[in-house]
Amino acid sequence: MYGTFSDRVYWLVAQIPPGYVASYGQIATYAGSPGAARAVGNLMRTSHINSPTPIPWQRVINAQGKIPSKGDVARAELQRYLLEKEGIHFSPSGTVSFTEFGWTPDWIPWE
DNA sequence: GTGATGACACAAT
DNA sequence: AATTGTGCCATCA
Repeated sequence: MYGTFSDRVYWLVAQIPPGYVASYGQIATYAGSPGAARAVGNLMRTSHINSPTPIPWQRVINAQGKIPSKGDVARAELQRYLLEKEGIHFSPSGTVSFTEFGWTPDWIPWE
């Protein structure tokens, strides 16, 4: 069920409730591969294509609490819109407070 | 199997 | 505070 890294990542992201966010590093760590933040990024980028089920990819942002906009401004704007719609507040500089909106899983199936 | 790539993280400058 | 360099891990050609 959770055989691969991507399976675990998808599952974890799917657990994030509306109004909360998590960082790539966090997800990677919970998925069992600390430091695999980049891999998580790749998965989020292609999630809407590869994920068997829809996942709230917009709730995963970088460790700075910001939304990276590497050559894809449209996605970044959409993401911010979706998050604000869920009640997440962005500071004037465009960052999200993990202290307020940070999420941590209660338990993990494979642990 | 090898090398390149990427929504990143972290320490050093 | 802003940049730059280095490390890390999972894909994919």
